[in-house]
Amino acid sequence: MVYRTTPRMERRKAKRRRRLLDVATRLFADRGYHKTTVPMIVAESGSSTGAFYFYFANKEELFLQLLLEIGERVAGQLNEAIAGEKEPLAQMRAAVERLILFLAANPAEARILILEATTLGGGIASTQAEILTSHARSVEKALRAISEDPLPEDPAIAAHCWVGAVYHAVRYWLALPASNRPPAARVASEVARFNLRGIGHPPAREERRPDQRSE
Amino acid sequence: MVYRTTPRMERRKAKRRRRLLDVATRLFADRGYHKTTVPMIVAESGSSTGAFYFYFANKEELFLQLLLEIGERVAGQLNEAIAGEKEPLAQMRAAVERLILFLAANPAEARILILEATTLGGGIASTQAEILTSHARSVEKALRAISEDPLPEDPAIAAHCWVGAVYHAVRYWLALPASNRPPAARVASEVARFNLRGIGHPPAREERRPDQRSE
Amino acid sequence: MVYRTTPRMERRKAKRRRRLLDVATRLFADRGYHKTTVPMIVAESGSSTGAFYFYFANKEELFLQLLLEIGERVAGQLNEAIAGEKEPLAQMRAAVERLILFLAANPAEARILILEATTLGGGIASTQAEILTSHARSVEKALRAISEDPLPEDPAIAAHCWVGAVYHAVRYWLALPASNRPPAARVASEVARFNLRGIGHPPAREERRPDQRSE
Amino acid sequence: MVYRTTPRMERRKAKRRRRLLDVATRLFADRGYHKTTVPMIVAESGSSTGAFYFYFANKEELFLQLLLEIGERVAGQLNEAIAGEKEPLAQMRAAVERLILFLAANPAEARILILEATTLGGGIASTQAEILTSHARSVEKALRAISEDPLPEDPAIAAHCWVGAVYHAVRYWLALPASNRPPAARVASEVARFNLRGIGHPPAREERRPDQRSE
DNA sequence: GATGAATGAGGGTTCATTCAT
DNA sequence: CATGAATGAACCCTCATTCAT
Repeated sequence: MVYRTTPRMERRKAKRRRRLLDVATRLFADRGYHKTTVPMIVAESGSSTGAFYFYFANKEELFLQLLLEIGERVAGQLNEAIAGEKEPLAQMRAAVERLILFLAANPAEARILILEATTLGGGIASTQAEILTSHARSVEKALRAISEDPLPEDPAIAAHCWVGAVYHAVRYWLALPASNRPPAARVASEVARFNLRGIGHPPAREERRPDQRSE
Repeated sequence: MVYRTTPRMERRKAKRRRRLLDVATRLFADRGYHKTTVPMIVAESGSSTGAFYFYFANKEELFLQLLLEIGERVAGQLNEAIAGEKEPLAQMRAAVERLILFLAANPAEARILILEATTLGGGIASTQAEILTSHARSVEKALRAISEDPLPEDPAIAAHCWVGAVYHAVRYWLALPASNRPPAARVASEVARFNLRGIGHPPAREERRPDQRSE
Repeated sequence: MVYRTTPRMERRKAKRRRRLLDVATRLFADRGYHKTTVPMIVAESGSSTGAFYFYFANKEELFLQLLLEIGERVAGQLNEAIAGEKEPLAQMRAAVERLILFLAANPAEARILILEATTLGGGIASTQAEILTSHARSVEKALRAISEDPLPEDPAIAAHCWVGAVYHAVRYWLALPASNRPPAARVASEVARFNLRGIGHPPAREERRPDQRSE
Repeated sequence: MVYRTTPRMERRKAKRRRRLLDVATRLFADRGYHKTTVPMIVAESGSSTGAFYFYFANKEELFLQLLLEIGERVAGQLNEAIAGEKEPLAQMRAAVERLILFLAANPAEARILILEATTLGGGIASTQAEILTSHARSVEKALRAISEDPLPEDPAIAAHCWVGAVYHAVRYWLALPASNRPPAARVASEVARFNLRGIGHPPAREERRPDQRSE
């Protein structure tokens, strides 16, 4: 008798599937969703058309898997960052910085999340929206928690500004030729500064005093 | 016989071209670039394939025209808004608000500029980038002009945050069901507040009164 | 100015369409629906994939067109045959004979109607059923009109026997090697004899008298 | 150790094979040959692709097995029916009725024999033809035996009419919604009546009484 | 014997683009 | 200038079949 599925087989399957996902990530990021063909992914993976459709229902579904995976990794980063701080403000700053560092370290994933997912059907764009919106919701929640100022009439808007600032800054950074990009850490702290100020919390001590503000 | 080209013919040509552009705008915004086919545009325009390729080199080129046009209209709005104010800060605020009001009033154009252009090749994405970057450059310039704070090490980053906040807020607003969208004006002022604060210029307690603004 | 559609163009279109239909008829009859590919039809027609899908929504639709056309031609034959006779019995006989002669003269069409259409989806099998059933209904009507015997409890059954006899005889005839097929006319009269007797009307004079029947 | 093949193994093999055949029968009848995939059969049988190809050379071969089996069962029914009667005419009537009752009681098998087999290659259509032809030959033989009338010039034709009537009637019956089908027995006797008349043997006025039948 | 992952030829179909009319 | 019929490369996907485990 032979095992229904041996652990070894299981491992090989996982590996193949992963290879397809990884190759697809690179191709999607480099050439875009539409210019990446299934034959391409298959060829670069050293796999076959049949294998592709054994692992994924179709090209769109593969992309969706990718996106969900990225969403989870991002969420994981954010949770970790937040768990590392006690104060809400420090948490928000940490989250921004961690997110930017993560995206900068994983540019292909960043491109897929920020750019490619934007215009695709089949629940992809809405999954992207879900991910971004969930960030915005966290920001909004924090915003409500810490605000000393009178709250904006519509904190959701500020929250989306926050998210937009983060992702657009990353987009800008990714668009720069790799040779003269500023260090990701600087982008991270700059964006954090912009956003914290944006919600009324100038991050550094000396900036906190209103009388030192521009006048 | 007739002149090589009569003024009347000129006018009709222009009209046809315009109709194609307008129909395409709507279709691209509604269905996305890839799901909009040339036959569709042609059919809805009451035109013909031949006409299409007489006026535009190809589908991509049509989209590019659209995008450039939108870019110009947006720039026009910004210039007008800026021209209406004297003080740099007031100009920045005015620009943000005008831009948001314009995009909210022209959602199809907004979708094309913000979403559809993002993932297209053939110089489209780079044209989009150029439009957004030119906004960012204006912001950066203004930023350098007004800042009394120690400038951020990299003002370009703050500038891109600014732009990202604007466009992402609009994107959020567009994604809401039209029935329960907040008034565009509120979005405009909220984003302006966020951004001005982001660059270190929080409006004074009573935000509305110009005399209390940082100056 | 040029005509929207010139008569000449119209004729060329009709011709092309016809050529595709004709080639498809032959291929479907020879190789069956599933083993006939669109590229095959296109190649033999000296046409192109694009042209194929310009004229027909898809392969199935082409087949359906074919089937409907055959159905109409058959109906035309039947109507002609019936119109040529006054007495119901003579009409029935004429219809059977004409139908058989027609099918024998158009074996490809016969194969498509009798065989290929049987197992196809997309409304094809039901169209076939429609055609055969309409024959059966005519037979049933005639049956009710002429019957002197006590009518069968369920004349629809006899009617379908009639139709089955006709088509199965043709199928048998088509399956014979062309070299030793009996003349179609003989098949026609033999089937007519079988069917008329089947409904209680021995066709020949000497057979009509019951006392002369087999005993 | 174990015997090369124990009786128990034999039995399990037979059972598996049977299960594949049975599931395939149902699927072929319900969805048609082409829309039934090997994975489907395998999944519904709780078996595996490998097992499938252990028991059958390929999909076509499985179908052929099915068809041969059905052919044998039908032949068995016919033989039984004939054995139960002495007089040729009674035998012919009994055969028709038994056949119809059998097909009505086994609609999946009927569909496979009558419909699905019609358009398949690989010797399937010809096997179907053989089955039907063998019925026709029996009919023809009986026809020659009993006929007192001048024989038709081509008794094979009448024989095929006979067969066509039977199968087409069943096909008609199968196509009716199960809710308002006439009883199979009525179809059987109606078809028998039609066919016996068709070959010149009308049952006497009171059809049911055997002593009044032509003899 | 049994499994199911892997193969890949080949299918139908789409659509941007061309060009004879 | 205008038309729309015609092109064909290229796509995504299916599924019968094989074979390493």
